[in-house]
This record gives sequence, C-alpha cells and structure tokens, in this order.
Amino acid sequence: MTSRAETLSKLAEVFRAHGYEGASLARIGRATGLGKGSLYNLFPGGKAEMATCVLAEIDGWFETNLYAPLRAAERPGEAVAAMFDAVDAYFRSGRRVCLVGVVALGSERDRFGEAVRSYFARWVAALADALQRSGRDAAGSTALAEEIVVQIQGAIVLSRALDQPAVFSRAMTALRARAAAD
Amino acid sequence: MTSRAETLSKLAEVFRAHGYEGASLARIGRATGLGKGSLYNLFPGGKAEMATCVLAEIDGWFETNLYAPLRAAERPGEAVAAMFDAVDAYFRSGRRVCLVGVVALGSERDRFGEAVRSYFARWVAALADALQRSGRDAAGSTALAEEIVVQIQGAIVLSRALDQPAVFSRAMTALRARAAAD
DNA sequence: GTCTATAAAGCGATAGAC
DNA sequence: GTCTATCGCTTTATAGAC
Repeated sequence: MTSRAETLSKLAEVFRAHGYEGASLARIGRATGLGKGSLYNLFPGGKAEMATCVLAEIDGWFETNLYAPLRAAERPGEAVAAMFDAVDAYFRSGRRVCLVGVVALGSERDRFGEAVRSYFARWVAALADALQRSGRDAAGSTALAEEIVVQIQGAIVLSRALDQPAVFSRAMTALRARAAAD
Repeated sequence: MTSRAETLSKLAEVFRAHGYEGASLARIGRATGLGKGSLYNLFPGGKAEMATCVLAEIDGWFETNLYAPLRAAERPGEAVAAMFDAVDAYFRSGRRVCLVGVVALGSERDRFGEAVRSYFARWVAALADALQRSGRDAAGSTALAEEIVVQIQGAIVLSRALDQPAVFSRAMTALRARAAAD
C-alpha cells in the first residue's frame, strides 16, 4: 500500500521544480516511483487533484507551523522571530521557491485562486496580529506584516535570479530588525 | 513582410500569460496571427529563440527607459522618482507580471540564467548608483537598491495572489518615501 | 514570406491484466 | 494496489506547395 501523504512531498518537489504545466505524469511517475495506475488510484482527479492536494498540504504546514503559533503566542515577539527561522529553513535561504507564489504569478492562478488568496491573506493577518500584540498600532502592524511577506517573496525571486542566497539572508536579517524594533 | 519587432511584443504577452511551457505554438500563432511557417522563418531556433528574443527585448526596454537614465541623471533624486513612475506603469500596478522574475522562479532559469542575472544585477547597480549620487553612502545605497528591487518583485507576487493592486501601490508609495528621505 | 500537410514524440487519461 | 498497453489529442518541428 502506498500512502498518499508520502507521495505528496515528492509531488510537491516536482511541481516546484517544473511548474504545473511542466510537471508531466512521466516526471511525476519517475520522481515518486509510481506508475500511472497507482497515481490515478491515489488521485482519481488526475494532475489537477495532485496539485490541489499539494497546495493543501503546503497550506496546512504553514497554518500549523507559522500562522497558528503567531496567533496564539503569549510572547508575540518571540513568535515573530521563530517565524523568520522557519521561513529561512523552509525556503532554504531563497534556494527553494514558494510554490504558492509561483502559482500566483502563472495562469494557474485562476484555477487555484482561492487557495492562493487564503494562504497569503492568513499569513499577513497572523503576522499583523502578532505584531499588534507586541505593542504596535493596528495600521502599522498590518502595513509591516504586508511588507514582510512582500519582501520574503521578492527576496526569493531576486536571490534566485542573481543566484545569491546571501540576498535572501540579508533581507531576512533586515526584516528581523524591523520587526523587533518598536 | 512581417517585422520581427512587431511580433515580439505580442509574443511577450503570450509568455507572460502562460509561461514558457504553457506558451504553445498554437497559442503563439493565434496571438500573433502568424502560421508556423512564418514563425519559424522569423525565429529559426523555434520557441527557445522566441523566448531569448523576448527577454532581450524586455532587457533593452529596461536598459533604455530605466537603467541608463538612473546612471546618467544629473538630478538622481528625480531619476529615482521617474523610475517608480515607469515601474508602476510597466507592471500595471502589479497586474502585469515581471517575465524575467517568472523565469527566475521556474526551471527555465538554467537556460536563460545569464540574461536573468544581468537584468537584475544591472537594475540594482543602476539604482544604487543613483541613490549614492543623491547623497547616500555606498553601502547604504546598495542595500536600499537591493531592497527596492526585492519589494517590487514581491509586491507583484502578493498583489496578484490577493488580487489587490492596492498592495502594489502601497508598496511603491512607501518605497518612494524611503528613497526620497536622506 | 506565408501557408498547409505531415511527421515524430509527448501529453493526460483510461482499460484491463494480474 | 500496481502494472503495461493503448487511446485520442497536442506538442514542436519540418517539408514542400505557392
């Protein structure tokens, strides 16, 4: 028996590496070690369902490891710092792309629009919540939260474009300082 | 006779809308109004050459309209402000994606790596040059230039993801202020 | 220079054996 | 549950008429 969850992470890497259109069933089969029969048994909806499940899995990971801690933290300042640690590890200092961000830029945005919107909206909201509870006013918290998410996404683009992970690291360092200051 | 230059802008829109893999020759033919024979006559190297030429055209546009003015400006502060005007118009307040940024995130980065690297490196360098000549120190100029390009790219991602062009506009407004301050 | 016809390969998806 | 064989379609690219 092949577990769906096991397959999902390998599946995610294929979508990350080649995009939705570039992730052919041949590549997916090679990466997962599964034949088409097994893949369609696990995901009856085919490639579209695979992508939907991958996005849901990513969303769940961020909800559990980033958003929920930001909202629930007793010491929100530490939760924000922990978020930067998690972001740096997850995106491998900019070497790993944000699949949800890639989808947002592509034509698949229409198909997966609500998942994309929700992922980013909850990120900004959870971060703004933590920033506000650490002493900022509401407007300033939202603005800074939005800017932090913007810079994380942009830093992935620029560090990959220049092939310099240091670009990502510098951006994170600067943002940590901004978030920590009152 | 069909001009290569005329075709390039329509070609660019197809790549922007569907990505490299999603831009099929059928779509390209429809968008340009040209048959395959004409397309291969204009671009003997096929789709890869089309993409290379599109990236070169975009690069040329930015070089002429953004980078060169930033480097040559007698009043660098005004050149930076003009850059923000041009960026806002070109990216349609975040509704239009940056094709070079999209390539940087995808698997085509390896194929077009040098074009992508050069486009962003020259953007950051030209902007840093203008910022320094407007009174900043060298290190601060480079850091701010890098952050501005990062935020432009990230603002495109987030504004598209949330389907809110206002996100892009807010980021540009904040950056203008940062760049104008001494 | 532009077209249509066609080739050869790859695509997503399905059927059916085991 | 996993495989292979296959369908029908689309892909990039070429050939050749005009």
